[in-house]
Amino acid sequence: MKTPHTRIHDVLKHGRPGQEVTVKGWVRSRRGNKQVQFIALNDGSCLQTIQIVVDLQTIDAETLKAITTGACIRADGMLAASPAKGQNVEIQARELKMYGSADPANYPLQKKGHSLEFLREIAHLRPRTNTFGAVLRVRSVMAYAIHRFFQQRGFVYLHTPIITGSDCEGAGEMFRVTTLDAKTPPLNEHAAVDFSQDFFGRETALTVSGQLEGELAALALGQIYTFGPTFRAENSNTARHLAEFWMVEPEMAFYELPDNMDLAEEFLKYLVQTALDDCSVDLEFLSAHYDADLFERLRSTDGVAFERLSYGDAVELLKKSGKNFEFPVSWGCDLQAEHERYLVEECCKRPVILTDYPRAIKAFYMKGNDDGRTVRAMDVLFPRIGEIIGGSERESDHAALLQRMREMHIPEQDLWWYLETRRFGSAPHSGFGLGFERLMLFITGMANIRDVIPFPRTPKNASF
RNA sequence: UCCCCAGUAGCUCAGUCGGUAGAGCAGGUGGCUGUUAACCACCGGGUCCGUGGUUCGAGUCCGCGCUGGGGAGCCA
Repeated sequence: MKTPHTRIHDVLKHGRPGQEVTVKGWVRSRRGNKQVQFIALNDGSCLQTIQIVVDLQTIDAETLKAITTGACIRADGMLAASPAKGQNVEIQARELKMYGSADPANYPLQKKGHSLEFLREIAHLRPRTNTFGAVLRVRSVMAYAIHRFFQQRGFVYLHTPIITGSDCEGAGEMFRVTTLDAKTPPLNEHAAVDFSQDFFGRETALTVSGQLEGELAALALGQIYTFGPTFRAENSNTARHLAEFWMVEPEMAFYELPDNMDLAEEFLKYLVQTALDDCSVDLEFLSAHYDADLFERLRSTDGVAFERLSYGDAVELLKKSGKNFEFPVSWGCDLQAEHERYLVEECCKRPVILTDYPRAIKAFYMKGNDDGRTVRAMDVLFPRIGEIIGGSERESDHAALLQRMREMHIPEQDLWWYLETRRFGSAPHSGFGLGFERLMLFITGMANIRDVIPFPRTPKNASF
């Protein structure tokens, strides 16, 4: 394919001394003296910069003066073997062209490192840093790997709605979607907002999960997956929560809980292996700067079978641990972060899949076990980040599902369409949800979820 | 939402006992014949988050607010 320039990645990988090249990118640094200067240029195609050697007898000093950190330039020249350490090849500049200067007195990014907190405040410029270049490239590779994994296995990519009318997906607070006047909305006879006059003629919100729609498609197409934005209006202020995040939700007809677990484990291992295979340069940078144990942790998920434990067995292990937990453990309680961390990091020392949770602490759609008190749920727990996947076998029996909805006060009339799939040709089926940014935390070793998404949305912050 | 911590130069931070602020880097100028977050010298740079209070005097102590961070809850 003909391109207007050569990506620096390709120059560094395939370039040969003597070749004429044109590169375009952003200046990371310039240094040197009155005879010769060196420009480090990055174009985002890879972590590395290419060195452009500027002979002051070829390029005038005025042109060079404006080429400061952050400026965008084009460089034409001949590729040459580099006599110095640090790079194999460099470009002997014949001509430099300025696309956009960057006033060095005001450009926020310096040659030195910046704190991640500061970079969040300049999210419009942080993709130009080594860290975010690396993270965003890895993110792209991971997104593609997700599609590849499912496509290779015959899963159908399903687009579930972003705007939803069901307020009972049961996964948290929702963002309302409305075109009604915020100050004086129309009221009904009960002095409540009259949503029949709203755009959709009913109250609507941004989706918190595509699962219920995913189930509909799985019961027609067999195996499907979704991969799209998901919204939670929870006032969660942690390094693991976003108000807008991307979720992967496969849903499979004829999969029972063990099949579901097998798929989740294979899926995660595939993604980790892809990262190790295809992102090694970026991951090495991230490991060197943020997480020295990154590769050890990535490889620790690879060779070993995930530990599979029932909730009941996990509770027993926690009781016998001798640990003095802040929250004491007993059968029926929801496991706390400290409990999950103990199981994964100290007890099993590998990823753990917990199954068969008490039905009282899980969602209405999960299939009940014969014991009457647990459901066929599964949570995949990873070191350092906790729950990375949550899933279950779904209740496929109409009567059982309806009973459960009534017990949990789920308005059945709103989910008539969901119930109908159990009336007509129901089938055993299962699925799970993977938080894409949680995966990214694990893959990149970054500590804060706001640093693995380009434009984080969190309480009190929707800038950029 | 709860608990804890922080907010001082463009960035990262120091600032003792309450006495009107300092370093490194960045920036500017000059120097240097191949640098590797180049180096060396000199120079400029402050609404000490906001607000109210205590005090002769507040960056420093107290109240309230805002913002950020860590932990917890909710969850993916």
